[in-house]
Amino acid sequence: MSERPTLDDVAAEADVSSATVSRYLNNPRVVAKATGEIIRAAIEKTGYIPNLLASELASSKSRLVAVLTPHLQDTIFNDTIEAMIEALSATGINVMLGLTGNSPARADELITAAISRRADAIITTGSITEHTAELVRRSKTVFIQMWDLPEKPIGIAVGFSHPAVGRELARFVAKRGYQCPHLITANGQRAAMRRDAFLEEWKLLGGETPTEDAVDIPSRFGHGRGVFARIRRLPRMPDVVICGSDYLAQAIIVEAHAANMRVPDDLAVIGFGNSSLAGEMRPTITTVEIDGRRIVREAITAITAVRNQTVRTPAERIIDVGFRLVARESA
Amino acid sequence: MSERPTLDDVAAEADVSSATVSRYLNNPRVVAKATGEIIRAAIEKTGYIPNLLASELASSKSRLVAVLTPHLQDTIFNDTIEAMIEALSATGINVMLGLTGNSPARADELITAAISRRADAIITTGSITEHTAELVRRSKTVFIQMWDLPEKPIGIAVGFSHPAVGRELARFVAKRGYQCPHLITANGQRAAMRRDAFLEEWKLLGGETPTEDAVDIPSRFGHGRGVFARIRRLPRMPDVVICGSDYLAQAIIVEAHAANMRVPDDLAVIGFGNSSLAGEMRPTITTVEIDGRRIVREAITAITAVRNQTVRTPAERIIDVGFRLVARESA
DNA sequence: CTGAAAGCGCTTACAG
DNA sequence: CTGAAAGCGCTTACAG
Repeated sequence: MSERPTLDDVAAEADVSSATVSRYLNNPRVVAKATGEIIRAAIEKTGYIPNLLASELASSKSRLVAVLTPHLQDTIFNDTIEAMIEALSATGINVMLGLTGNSPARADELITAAISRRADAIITTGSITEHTAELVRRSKTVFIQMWDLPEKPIGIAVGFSHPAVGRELARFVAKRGYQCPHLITANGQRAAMRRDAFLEEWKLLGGETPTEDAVDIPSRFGHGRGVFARIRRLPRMPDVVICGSDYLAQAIIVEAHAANMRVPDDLAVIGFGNSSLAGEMRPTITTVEIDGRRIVREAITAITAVRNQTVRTPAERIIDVGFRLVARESA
Repeated sequence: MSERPTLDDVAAEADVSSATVSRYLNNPRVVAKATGEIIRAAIEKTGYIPNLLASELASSKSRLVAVLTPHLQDTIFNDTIEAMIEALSATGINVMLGLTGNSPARADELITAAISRRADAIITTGSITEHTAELVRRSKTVFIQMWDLPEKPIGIAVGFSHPAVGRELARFVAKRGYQCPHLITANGQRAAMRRDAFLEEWKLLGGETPTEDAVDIPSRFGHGRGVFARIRRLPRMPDVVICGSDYLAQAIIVEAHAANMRVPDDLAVIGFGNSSLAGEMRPTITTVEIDGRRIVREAITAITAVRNQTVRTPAERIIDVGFRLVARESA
């Protein structure tokens, strides 16, 4: 028995052909029960671990899915990414995780790598260049875009309308009687879409032009101090701050408290994402909830459908999972 | 040109042998410049994307590293994981990310999968069963354990001494004059090691037996309310709370403020990990810093050494990166 | 239910 | 510097 036993070693040990061992591994029921037992023993004895590279090459089936996201932490879709990886793993799929860090070039590299590894599917939360989109189409890899509803999706888009979120926030703020909103927008086109829609709707509702600030993503706690310091320097103090993430909202609340302001009485704060801390913070944070589980479910469904040959080339389609404004104490 | 062009398609297009195309791809300098140009054009024209499965099978070299961690969020080594993935990606390595969720069985599955894919290395922050350890040894995969200093490492261990942290914390608490520490320990053996060492050292220093509480990991904000409620019900209010993470420390501070207590005057709080929020919170959080970058650096060094054939089978060794107690405002 | 054999798409000594 | 050919470790029609 060699260092790394192969299928042939097992076959020799069990005194059957390697084809039969392969069948036992992939489709046990087509192998006679007695034979199966012998093979099982041989596998145990040799300590055989299948070579997935060879298996995937021969079968042109992979059990790999690539998941791409800008960052791992401080990020709005962290929960969704984690749930996605867990759900994928539960079905025996391995996950190649790529961090694109807002760089389209990096995203392209990672997508090419995923195709090179013959990934079953590529799931991304970021954008993609036209050149890479073409590669994806040609490779016939299942392609899933999360957290967005692009006009013309490359494969399947599972997300929600960012402009709709912006408009809803504007209406909520108006309904609560706030007059001086301050917008904090993270960079990235999605945040920009929410912002633009907010401004438009706010104007329609007769509001004065809000003040604004921009922060880099990932936007957790780090930005809180600087952002709050800038707010205090504003000619007119806002009565509500609309943040690009719950983390930032939390940081603003902490800063407000440190400055002896009360939330929401002196300053209201709105987050985005409804991460677990939003419901646990003091005060609890008013925010926008996205149904991450549904996003995961839809993505998994699409992938398994293709793997089970139910569908060959998935039609391009858009799934809107919507969102929900969760009103809590902070605004 | 077929749907998925192969090396042969490129070779035909360029009118050279597939061996030459392969050489151009992997070691361009051994190919004549003019030939290289022709091949480059052929690759572009055909839209060729190499099949890494075939490449890795033939060369028995992989460009895949498996990274295993219990959870993606709310976790102490999140920063290290992200830095690790980024560093790996920068050297052209793809990352298979596995979430073990504190389940040894899951860890075993993922490690087996990594070996099946002929991963260059397996990097884990969790523990591993003896059975799997044996598989790893036989597979000769580079194995790196982070965040810990096991007595007999399977491969390379890069971490720090958890008992030493516990002792240092006890001495710090004593030196600051606190008398009633309350320990909040997350489950997991490492946290237990810190706890045990704290208790032992505290006793040596003549302190009374501290009160204690336990929480599940991942331990972010969610546990704050419950933990704080239990603290208030304690027969004697502690003067310092030693938390298993900065997140939990933050949550305790928020709860203390909500209860009109001042930190650290009425209640001091100590975190663990020195994540970015520790330095940004109000008050800033006293915590224990781990040099995640050094951990990443050591791991990458070990991996590249093996890939460059500098070392064949890496010797088992332990690298202690130490830690640093960062005294800030909260204690 | 099982085996012999071709093939998956590459790499790599071996020659030249 | 380049080509012909064997081989990496599997899978899968095709027979039987």
